[in-house]
Parts: sequence; C-alpha cells; structure tokens
Amino acid sequence: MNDTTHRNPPRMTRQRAAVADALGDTDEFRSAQQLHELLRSRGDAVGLATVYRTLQALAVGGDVDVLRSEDGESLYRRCARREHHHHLVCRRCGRAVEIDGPTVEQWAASVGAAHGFIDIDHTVELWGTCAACRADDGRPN
Amino acid sequence: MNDTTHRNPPRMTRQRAAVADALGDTDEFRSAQQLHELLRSRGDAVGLATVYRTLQALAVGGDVDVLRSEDGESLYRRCARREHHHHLVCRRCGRAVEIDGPTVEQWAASVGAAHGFIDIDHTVELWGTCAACRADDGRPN
DNA sequence: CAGGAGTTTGAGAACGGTTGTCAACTTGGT
DNA sequence: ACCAAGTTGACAACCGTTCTCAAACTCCTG
Repeated sequence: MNDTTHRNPPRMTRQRAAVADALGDTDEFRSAQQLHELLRSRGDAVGLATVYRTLQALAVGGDVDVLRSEDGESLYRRCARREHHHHLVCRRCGRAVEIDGPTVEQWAASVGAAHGFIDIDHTVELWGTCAACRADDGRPN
Repeated sequence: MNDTTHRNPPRMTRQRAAVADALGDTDEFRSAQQLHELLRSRGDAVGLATVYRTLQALAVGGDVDVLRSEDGESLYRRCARREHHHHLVCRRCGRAVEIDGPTVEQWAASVGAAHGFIDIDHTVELWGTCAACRADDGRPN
C-alpha cells in the first residue's frame, strides 16, 4: 500500500484553468516563461512557479506535448492527438505540425535489441523555418 | 573582408591536448563537468571554462559529437566516423553505439518541404539501458 | 635564444531556466 | 460555515553554461 492510495484528486483552480486556456489558444510551442508573460499581459497573472508546475502536470497526464528547443528550453503545446507522434517545428516562431515517423518506432526497437539495449526511447524532432517566418526575413523575433 | 581573414591558427596547449586525450579514452558520452573532474583526478587539471571552450571548438570542427541528455546537459564523445550519423545511448552510463537512420535524412527533407518549411534539421537519438547497466541493477550510478 | 604580438587560460562573477521553500490562501467535502 | 488537505507565489537556491579580464603562454621573428 503506497501513498497514491491516499492521494486526493487534483483541484480546479483559476490558475490551472488560465494555463490550460493559454495553451488552447495557439498551435505553437511556447516556453513556460512565454506563457507566464502572456497570462500576465492578459491581466490573468499566475505565479511563474505555478506555471511550471501546471505544465509539468499536464505533460505527465499526456495533455500537452513537451520538447526541448535547440538551446535547451522546454517548450509546451496542447496537441490534437494523444497517440504518439513527432513534430516539425519552426525554430523561429514555434509553429508546429504533427507528423508520424512511419517506421521509426519499430526501427528504434530493433536497433536497440540488436545491441542489447532495453527500455528504448527515442527522440525524433524536425526543426526548420516555416513559410511565414521565411517571409518576414531579417525581422527581429 | 571579414575578421576571419586575419585570424591566426589555433595554438596547441597542454589543456587542449589534455581534453582531447580524455575524450580519446572512452566510447562513452561525457559531460563537460565529468571530463573536468576526470582531468582533475588525473592530476592534469584544466579550468572548467577551458573544458567548455575546448569542447565547443572540437564540436564545431566536427571532431566530437554533441548531444543533449534527457535532462538537458550537453554530452560529448569522440566519434569514429565524421559522416552524419545517429546514436543509441545508454541513459545510465553514456555508452553509445553509432547507427545510421536509413531513410531518415530524405524523409526529414520531404516532410519539411511538404509543409513549406526550409532549412530542415533533425534530431534522432535513441536512449536505452545497455546490457552492462542492466546487469548491475539498482547500483547507484 | 630572446622579444613581443596576439592567443589562451582560469578563478570567480554573472546568467537563464528551472526547482525548492514555506507561510498564506483556496477548494471541496461535511 | 468549518476544516483538512491541496495549491499558490514571492523569493531563494540550484545547476549547467557563458562572460570577464588580468596573468600566463605560444610561436613567430630577428
């Protein structure tokens, strides 16, 4: 018998709703800090720590996808499908397209097995510059 | 005419040799801090900043491969081949096997093009637990 | 074998994203 | 309304990495 046996269900708070709502707005990957700022500017401020906590909770629950930007920041987005998939992400604006790596899954598993590795996990992400960002070229951000 | 025109060649120093040497020893991915500690324990100390600088230089020169661990740390290893390839890495000890993603390259390019993205880059890494680490199970580190 | 211009080093400060702390505040069941 | 337990947020702490800049070193030249 462990702790989870006695754990009460999560509560619905203004903050959680606000974060979830902010994510619902866009199809672009956003950092915790960006979301924090967005909420603040909306006049719907939520503490930074709370933003981080909420995003993590949503992530483990499978409600949002997380990925690491090329410089190590965690980016979040509410994804359409809950099944496993990958992303083609604009490194400039964060806009993303969901894609499936056709054979990637079994390829990963078989390569792993062939070398005696177990518990194989894989990261497959595509980075590029989207059409819109290509358009407004040297523009800052 | 830019600066590079006037830049002198890099110099060989004890520190650079030491870092390169430390990398030559192992087939495992190592963090900058691990290498720094390794050198120190060898009595061949090199400043941490220098370790970082040297690793970066080696990386841009294509002499070492870099990848990000699952928790965001940069890991370095001197790889056998200079051509593009991917890795199957033990998340416990860093031991790695070089692999090639058969069709990954062109798949990435075509998926990118199909969505109007340019300058496509891809990250494909496999994480698992190697046979040796599976053996000494609950052992710390 | 100096001399010296220009490169490299390293200790420590600074940085930026993220997590920990803990008293005050909510939420939801009764 | 009351209360036990979950949640919040301002702030400090953390951790990997980069910056700073005076001192040390390389290597070219005479």
